Amino acid sequence: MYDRRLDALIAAAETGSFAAASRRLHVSTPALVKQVNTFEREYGITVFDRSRSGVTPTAAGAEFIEDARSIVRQSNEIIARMRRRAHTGTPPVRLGISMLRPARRILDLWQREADPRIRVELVSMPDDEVPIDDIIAHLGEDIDAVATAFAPEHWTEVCGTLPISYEPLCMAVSRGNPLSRRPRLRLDDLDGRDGTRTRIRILRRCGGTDDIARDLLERLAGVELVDIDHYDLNLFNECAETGDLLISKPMWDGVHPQLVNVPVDWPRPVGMRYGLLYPADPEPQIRAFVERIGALAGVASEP
Amino acid sequence: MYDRRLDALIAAAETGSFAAASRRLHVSTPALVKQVNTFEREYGITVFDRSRSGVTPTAAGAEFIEDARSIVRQSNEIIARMRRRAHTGTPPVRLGISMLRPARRILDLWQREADPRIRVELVSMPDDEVPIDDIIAHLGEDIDAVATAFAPEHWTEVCGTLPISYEPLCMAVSRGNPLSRRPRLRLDDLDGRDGTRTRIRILRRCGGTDDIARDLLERLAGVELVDIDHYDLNLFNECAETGDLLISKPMWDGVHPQLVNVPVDWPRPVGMRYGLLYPADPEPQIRAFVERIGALAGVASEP
DNA sequence: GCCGCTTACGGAAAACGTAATAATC
DNA sequence: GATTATTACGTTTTCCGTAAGCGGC
Repeated sequence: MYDRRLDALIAAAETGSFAAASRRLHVSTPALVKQVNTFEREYGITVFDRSRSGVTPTAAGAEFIEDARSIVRQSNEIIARMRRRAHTGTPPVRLGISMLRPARRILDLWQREADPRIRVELVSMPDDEVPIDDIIAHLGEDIDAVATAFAPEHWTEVCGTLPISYEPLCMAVSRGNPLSRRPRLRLDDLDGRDGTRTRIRILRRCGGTDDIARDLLERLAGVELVDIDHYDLNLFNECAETGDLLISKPMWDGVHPQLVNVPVDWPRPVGMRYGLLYPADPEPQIRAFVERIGALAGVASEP
Repeated sequence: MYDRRLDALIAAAETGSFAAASRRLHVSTPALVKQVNTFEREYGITVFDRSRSGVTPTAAGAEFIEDARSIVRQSNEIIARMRRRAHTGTPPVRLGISMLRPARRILDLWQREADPRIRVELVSMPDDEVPIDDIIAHLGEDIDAVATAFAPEHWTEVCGTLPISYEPLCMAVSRGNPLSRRPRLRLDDLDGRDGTRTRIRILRRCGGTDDIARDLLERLAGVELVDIDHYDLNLFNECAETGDLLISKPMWDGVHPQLVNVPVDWPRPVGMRYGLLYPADPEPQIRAFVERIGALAGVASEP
């Protein structure tokens, strides 16, 4: 909105030093000096008297700095007004995020080419108390969209779905476990040796995709399956501490520093879709948001 | 002072077309479009609605354009004020210029690195009526400095001199004359053949440098010297029309489109100095101007 | 067919950072 | 010795123009 060199001039006037001003603005000193010099030469004015021990504004320069401050202030106000004007009447898209469902991939896509007409607001989701199903069932009330792994056929009646990638089930392994250094895991690798059974935590049977993995793992004598009700942060903490393995997904890479996700060579594809869940009857701005994300991800959105 | 992209935004709003705006601002259409796009994305706002047949400002965009106009107006006023403040109290340096004494070399040096504290004002000098000597004798009254060829020893008592280059006498030849295509001329080349004598116009003997050239040329039987009192535009016109040669100097390159200056291999150096003449007791700003020009030309100024 | 907006790509210009110099406290 | 302004130089980034594609009048 305004010439960036004004920042350099103002900082130099306030600090009385090109070096100090350059540090404040996080640029090198010669770069800032050049900004000031080119500015002065471009407009044929002298703002600063230089000396070996700093710089001081000229009499006229001091008044100029005041004017420059005014320009900067007004410019900021103008763009703030502009933003406000554009946003009045159009409510934001409230995107739910949490440690277990950080919408990182979605936000990466969004900030690559955001549509300025749509404002995205991040709202916190609990990872523990409220089951994710409840949140999804009430999309459009407090939260408009969530990014998660899901089975599309499960939600077609409840909400809209925008799958943007495939999310194969993998295994979260503690860094102390030699398995964590394998590039991939086969089922044989999971079978316990020497009488010790490998403990694997897995969602208890409830008709979802995880049941396929459970069927495959139950055939292994050296595997002890430990049922879990739902995923939460405490589950990751426990697995990190006990060394138990955990059925995981790529979207949870890096959730716990002690656990690494290792791909598993399942005999047949075992995985879910990853993408956005949004209200079955979305508001216009939500629909626009979903469509833009779909376009950026290179997929078509489904009603 | 302000972001140059504002000009693009305003022009686009006024013309209703990126293409028309680009023509007004003398840039290519894609360049202007990119300016608008990067601006909008940088601040996350939408100023224009695009269509295949032009662009129209958004409701909020139209108000933004008004604000932008205000910023541009204020910025211009601020730098104008700054200039006025800096100049009050310091009178300008009045540099005399005319067709025969265009201070081109001086102005090139000056605009390469002008001192913003010194304001240079160009004032017109007559080439015909008033002899240059009168102007030089009155330096500091209406005109503070002139750029011309001169013999330093002639003026040491009258005014200050700043020689910045050597100006060898050369020959102005009409383009129709085969001599005009020679890279250099020897005295033999000037000697007339077949009974026709080469007419050469030269300053009448008055104790100056030109007398040396006159001495050399008078020995040539095939040369007819035609005396002139002083140099003026009409003299160049006459030589162009009659085909007479004219003792000239490099500083007059391009004064008359029909005449070209060709260097002459004089048996011994025949030339003058080129530079600035200024008052013997110059005002501070004049002294500063002369010193700056001397520094830019790489010579030391002489009192 | 012409004129508008948009995208892609190559080259020119500007900006920056590092390093080195000189002067000051 | 530490800090300052300034210069020089190589590198990176930005900017612009040309060319081409695409859609509307």
